[in-house]
Amino acid sequence: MARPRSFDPDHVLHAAERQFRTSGYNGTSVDDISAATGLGRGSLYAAFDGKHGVLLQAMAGYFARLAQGPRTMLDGPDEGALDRLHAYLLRAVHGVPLAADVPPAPDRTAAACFAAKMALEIGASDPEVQRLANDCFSVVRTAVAECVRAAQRNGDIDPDADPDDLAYLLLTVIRGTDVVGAYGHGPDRLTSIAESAFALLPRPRHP
Amino acid sequence: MARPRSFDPDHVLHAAERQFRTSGYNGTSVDDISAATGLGRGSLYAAFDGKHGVLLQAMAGYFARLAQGPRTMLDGPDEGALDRLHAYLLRAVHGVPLAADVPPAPDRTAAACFAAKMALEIGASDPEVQRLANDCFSVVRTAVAECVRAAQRNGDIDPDADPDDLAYLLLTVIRGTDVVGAYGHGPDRLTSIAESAFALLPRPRHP
DNA sequence: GTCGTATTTGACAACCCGGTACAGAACCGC
DNA sequence: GCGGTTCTGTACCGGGTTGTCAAATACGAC
Repeated sequence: MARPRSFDPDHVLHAAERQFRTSGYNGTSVDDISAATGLGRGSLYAAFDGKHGVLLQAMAGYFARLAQGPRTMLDGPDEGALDRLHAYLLRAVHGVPLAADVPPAPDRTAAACFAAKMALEIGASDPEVQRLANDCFSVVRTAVAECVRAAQRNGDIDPDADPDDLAYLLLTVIRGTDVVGAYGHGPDRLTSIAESAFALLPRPRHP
Repeated sequence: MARPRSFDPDHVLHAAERQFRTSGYNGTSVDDISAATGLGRGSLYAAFDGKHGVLLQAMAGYFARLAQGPRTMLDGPDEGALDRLHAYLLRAVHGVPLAADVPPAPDRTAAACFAAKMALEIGASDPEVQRLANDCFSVVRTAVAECVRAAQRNGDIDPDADPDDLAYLLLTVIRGTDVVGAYGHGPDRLTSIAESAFALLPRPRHP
């Protein structure tokens, strides 16, 4: 028996995430978050324990959304695994959508991986952020490696290649496109890079 | 006939760069720069026009050092071009040295490309920084593409491959390792990624 | 309807930041 | 030695930032 909170935590965290992505962590003030979310300072502190708490919870929500992508796009039968991998790589360069019904990249500014941006900005001095970011990386990397194994079983990728190494490489390319995008290059260039990476995947030798 | 400045501008810019790399732009205060360089606020403002001016000049100095690497490591005869490319990629994941006699990466924190870090943090709202960062990218990318062409002439890389596309891809991998490094992965992992990328370069078909 | 509880709101104090102004010091040319 | 000019260090100012608090508010249980 008490007053219920009058806001949707997910909506608040999305708005905060957008703010962090566009202005960075240190470039975002509590007032900015307050304005972006409509919540007062007091409510923000009570519900999320301040700026840092908002960041951690926003990253946790991002992790959940991020992990959804590989699950729906990469899992499946061995047949077609290579095509699924191809489709996933092409989409991954455009970022992770804020919600299921929101297009992935409203502006390129906020297209870069949220976790990657935070890890580069403050990960070195914030182990918790670094760990969360690496979790984001690991969950996708594991899924990609599994998809590579599936493609290998289907005879579409050289069975001698190490699937984990390939997954590391492919994900490194994806993260690299975040940086290249920050340089000002357009989506077509990033897509081209992803295509090049895919094209170089080791095919099985035809005897 | 006047008092000469009592500091070495290069040394000051190096110290400022290190500070920016470890704390980010918005995470670094003028007092931090003052402490790191030993200069007073007044001198800093007179010589470099404040925090933003320090950043721009530090990035310009970084650009000069960055451009030196490819020139000394990639240029040369067609014979051995592939080996030079290999050596360059392996070194590039360890970062750009602050000075010629300083080892490249004292700590992994500051190993990520300075330009990439700044572009991701403030490039979206600071066109000048974005342009400078992209210049850093372009100068290396051009050199790598030229080295790829040399390797193609020497018969070490598939002549049908587009050297510019390959250069984009390789440099994207290098930038991606900055992010992966920020996740906490060690130099051995980053080296492994670079090796994987190199191993996947398209070799000429043996008829 | 009334009461208790949790949320909300707005304001507040302490602090930090960037940029400037000013006084003192150091150096070079003469 | 001496003057002029530039550099150096420090104090200062307006503005912005963070974290907290007390009063006002809204809702549900009884």
